[in-house]
Amino acid sequence: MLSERQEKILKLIITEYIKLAKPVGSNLICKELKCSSATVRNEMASLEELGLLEKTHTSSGRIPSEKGYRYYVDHLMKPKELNGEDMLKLQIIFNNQQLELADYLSESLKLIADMTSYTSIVLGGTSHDNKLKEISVVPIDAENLIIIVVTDKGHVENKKVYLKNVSLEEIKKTVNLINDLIVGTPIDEVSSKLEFEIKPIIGRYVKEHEMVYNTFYQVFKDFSSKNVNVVGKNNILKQPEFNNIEKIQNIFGKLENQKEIIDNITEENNDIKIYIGKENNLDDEVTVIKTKYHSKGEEGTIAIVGPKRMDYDRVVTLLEYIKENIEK
Amino acid sequence: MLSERQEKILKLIITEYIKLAKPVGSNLICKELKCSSATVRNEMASLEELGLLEKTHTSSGRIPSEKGYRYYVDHLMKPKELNGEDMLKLQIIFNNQQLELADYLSESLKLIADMTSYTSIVLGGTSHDNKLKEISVVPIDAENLIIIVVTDKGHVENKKVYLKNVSLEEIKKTVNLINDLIVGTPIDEVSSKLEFEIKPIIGRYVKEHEMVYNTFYQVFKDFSSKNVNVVGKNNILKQPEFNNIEKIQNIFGKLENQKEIIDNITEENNDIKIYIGKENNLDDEVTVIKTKYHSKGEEGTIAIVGPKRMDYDRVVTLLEYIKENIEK
DNA sequence: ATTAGCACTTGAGAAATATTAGTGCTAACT
DNA sequence: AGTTAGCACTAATATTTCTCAAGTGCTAAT
Repeated sequence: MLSERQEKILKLIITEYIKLAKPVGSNLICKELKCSSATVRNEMASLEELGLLEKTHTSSGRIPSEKGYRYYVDHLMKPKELNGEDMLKLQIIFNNQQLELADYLSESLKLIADMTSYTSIVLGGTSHDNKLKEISVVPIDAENLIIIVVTDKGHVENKKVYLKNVSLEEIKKTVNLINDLIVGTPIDEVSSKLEFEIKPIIGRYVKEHEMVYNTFYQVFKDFSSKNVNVVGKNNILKQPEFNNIEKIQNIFGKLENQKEIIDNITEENNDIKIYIGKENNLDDEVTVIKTKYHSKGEEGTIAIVGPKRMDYDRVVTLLEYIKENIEK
Repeated sequence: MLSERQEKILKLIITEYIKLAKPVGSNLICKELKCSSATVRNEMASLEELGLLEKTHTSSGRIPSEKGYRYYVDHLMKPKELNGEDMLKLQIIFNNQQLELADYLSESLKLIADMTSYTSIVLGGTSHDNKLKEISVVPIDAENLIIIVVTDKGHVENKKVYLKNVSLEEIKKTVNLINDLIVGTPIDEVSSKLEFEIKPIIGRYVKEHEMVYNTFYQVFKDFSSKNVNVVGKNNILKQPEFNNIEKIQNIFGKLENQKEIIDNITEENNDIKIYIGKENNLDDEVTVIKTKYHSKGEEGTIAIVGPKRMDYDRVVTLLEYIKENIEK
């Protein structure tokens, strides 16, 4: 167990390091506390022994270890009020009654990325929650048409396709077939249903049935819940810990890879969760703060990615505020 | 006018510099030509006087100036055959008969970005070429619905909207009204037509007409030809000229900004055009090679962005090949 | 016109040095 | 027993000096 003074020192070191990104020495601390630098040094040594602090070299000041940050977020961080300016800006977004969930999310997270200089991510619901609601077709000209797929969660995807020697009549027939037989099926089961229920009978109605079948099959195969929205990636370049090209390549590579993001960012917990360094699967250099949101049957994840030396209090408060407003 | 030997030297320096990104000295050149290094040095001095070469410091080898590159692409570069491997990979894409224009473009430019380690950009046609083809509505539940807008060029946009106290009946009425009166209108004139032709009469059919009108108005207002597709941005990090964070921030900032890209990349010329350094409005550090494409009424720009020290021959040949295949 | 030869310049890298911000430890102090 | 002053020590950082290699420009000879 840490003494009160130790906690004070740990907290000071972390907040100071978050501010300036430079190792913190005993002098700075002893000005805040009413005791000598030697005392502080002794305490620092024991905090280091506990694995909460680290040195960059033998005679440097201390920086927080991942365990130190963990202790901070678990025990030391006190829930802060949202700062007035942040609140005001967010209010403007949420006061707009016109917007849809997706807009609230993307707008507010864009704002957060700007305000904090971190990167924010919105993940939409996963496709297996979506059921086929309706499919429709808009002909463009004799040989081109657009197939539009809508799910019950309001996810829409469209694809322009090229079909030669197929009459509009036949396509409408196919669409009706699908709308009659497959609507209500979870999106990721549509492919198989298409194969077993449509393929065998489509020949009755359509001449070039193989081509038409393949086209529709392709449309659903491409369907994905690609609601991955990464905002403020470039903010990473502002963080002093990302001062070499290799690290930048590394994190940018990951943030560019949709699959990687979906796999590693999706959060199933409804609280605000904090994953520091190795605790997250994205990148040891960063902290990910995230939460699952629900809103009228839709759900997904919102996340903020920043350096481990992140302004934890502020980000948590911001995310809480957004989650709350989204879910109301 | 440059002598034959001067041209040879200039060309050697440029190709060598493109390969290795290091200043080229007279020794290397005189091994290729049958003359002494002193002679080469004299020639280099005059090429420098003409502004075609530069030194990084008094006793360094030479690097090409922007004027030097310009001379190279205007006079020295000879149209190359597409290298077998490149061709093969592209063939695989274009041989696939199933794909749509947008797919050919994005697939082939993704491939080019990979092969060259440059960044490629596809711009779709601008919205004023698109005319409204059809608008349709899919209800999700009692209060949510999706409005889908399709243009004659096959551009589709959708928006989920929230409408309280409005019956499906009334919405269908509105949609029919729009489909009857406004279809065929260029997208960027829809807003005003909506105001003058729909707004005055919508009250006859719809109770909450103001709200409904505003919703549809918003849908069209958000409609944009946001066909900006930037692939391989991270390749920039591989280029030795982008070895400091500031330069990276600069170019990444520009490539993230859709408006900036649309304004500075859109090309009206049907030939392959090359903009070296200050010649392009994007960034002095890069060269942009681009061309306008046409395909069945659709048009847009494809562009490759790389360091000024770019493999001009290869990129030009690749772009030519793609343009040709797209337009056939 | 070309070239050999040489003095000269610069950047890059290595080694030597000084400076500084911090430490840990000991012994004295309250 | 906890706190503190004092001091020797350490490692990073910055500064200087030195050496080396790559390449130039110029002059004089071919």
